[in-house]
Amino acid sequence: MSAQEAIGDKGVLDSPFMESGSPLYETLKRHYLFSGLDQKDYDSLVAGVSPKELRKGEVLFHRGDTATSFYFLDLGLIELNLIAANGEKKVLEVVSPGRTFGEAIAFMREIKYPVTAEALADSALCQIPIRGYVDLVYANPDACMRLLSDVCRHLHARVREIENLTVQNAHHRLTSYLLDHVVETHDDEATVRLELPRHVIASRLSIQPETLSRLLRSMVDDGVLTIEDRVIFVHSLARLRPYD
Amino acid sequence: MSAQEAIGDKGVLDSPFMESGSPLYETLKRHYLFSGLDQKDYDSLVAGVSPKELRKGEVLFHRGDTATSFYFLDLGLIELNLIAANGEKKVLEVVSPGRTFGEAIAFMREIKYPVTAEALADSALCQIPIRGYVDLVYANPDACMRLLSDVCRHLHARVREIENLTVQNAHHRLTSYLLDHVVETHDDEATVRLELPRHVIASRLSIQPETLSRLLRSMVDDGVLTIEDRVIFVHSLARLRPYD
DNA sequence: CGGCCGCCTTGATCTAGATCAAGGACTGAT
DNA sequence: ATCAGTCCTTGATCTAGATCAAGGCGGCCG
Repeated sequence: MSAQEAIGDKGVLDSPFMESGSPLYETLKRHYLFSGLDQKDYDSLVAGVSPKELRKGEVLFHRGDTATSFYFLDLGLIELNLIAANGEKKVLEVVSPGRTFGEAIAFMREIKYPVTAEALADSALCQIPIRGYVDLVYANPDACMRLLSDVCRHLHARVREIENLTVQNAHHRLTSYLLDHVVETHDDEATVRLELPRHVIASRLSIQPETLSRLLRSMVDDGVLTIEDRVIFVHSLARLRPYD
Repeated sequence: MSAQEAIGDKGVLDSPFMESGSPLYETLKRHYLFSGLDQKDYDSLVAGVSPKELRKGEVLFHRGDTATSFYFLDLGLIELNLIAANGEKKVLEVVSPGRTFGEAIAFMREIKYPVTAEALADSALCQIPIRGYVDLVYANPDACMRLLSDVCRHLHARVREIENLTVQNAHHRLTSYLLDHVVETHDDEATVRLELPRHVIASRLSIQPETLSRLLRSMVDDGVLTIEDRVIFVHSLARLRPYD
């Protein structure tokens, strides 16, 4: 409820948004997609940026919507997912604060979002017009290069995901996920923090919540780890990956 | 055997490769990754391009190899795949003549091929140095934009693939594949041409060859299609997708 | 306080697709 | 002609993971 209040009450046009020197102005300026721009270009871009606030559960855009903006997440949590005809949902990615999303559609002929974006928590975002950004990138080789590298990184991440889905099984995907979320490690032990609800993690891994629960259970039974709510203690990193 | 001869005998340094005005010179020039370059830039790039010939089964590069070039396929067929630790192989994509591949790694910090490239048939390629191309792109906004759009298209294709793998089943993936390979259509009927060996198609669809065979069989039994070697006659497009 | 709701777990059962095993058909080499 | 090799099909069986069904356990609200 506290986050909601912090976000909800500020009307969009109450006060100058992103005035020069404000924390958000500086944060965005340092983001790698913008750090290649000079002061003048950045300021002209910022002039077109508008704030956007979402309550938990709200949808920012649907797959197939015409895209005119991409987004920078300042606060909250955004889920990017695919929803099939039959209502099945697959979480592709969960975006955390400080990251942008949707920038990749800017350069496709088909200017439609390929995914749906939904708030997992109350969130605050900056809406950045694609048009303005594209124009700047066109005139700015540095920014162009950064963007290329950004998109290529995304591409590579997707290739890895496909690999995970096809040549690895659910157990393997889960251990990879755990290893990606280690917050602390001592020798062969580690602490993992699950920052998402179980059912979101399950979808991210393309398994059912029941299966996730069972897999974790079996690992506990094997003595490989201990679970305390959202914190997992791995007792043996070596034994975590028995099927390599 | 005939293709092999056509390719095999020409030594790499026998004659000037890609001289101005040759068919290959013109073909490459018209490729969208290069059509944005002016004559001078294109010529300087071509100077660094070298020919490469592969026999069926030969590997052009392995996943993880350091990348210094990308490729244009002039003749033949190249498979891009992932191979897991246990030897499992997943075909990500099959490249046909007139297309480039490997251009996307150019802009990643990690300059390593994320896939393995293997010749499915005797093939002739142009090897294009990344370095030179990147420099040109850096100086050429048009080329940069095209490249961005190219990479974004790849990215989008991968997202669709992930969707296929997670929210669709094998039957659905097969029908999508068939629909993607229709060569002719009359009303509710269509002709599909499978230009790849069954086991490659199976891997592309992330199923086993046995399953592919059985799925096709059951469709024939249902009277939805007739198979004659590599040509499939679909008798009812409407009935092809019963599970939508 | 009791009741409802969202989230997770656990058990029982089902099933799509994999795996194992055995040919058949074609191709090319000896 | 014969043998070997590759590719495909078919049948029998197995299994990872899904689905169905039934609680458990806070948290929140009247």
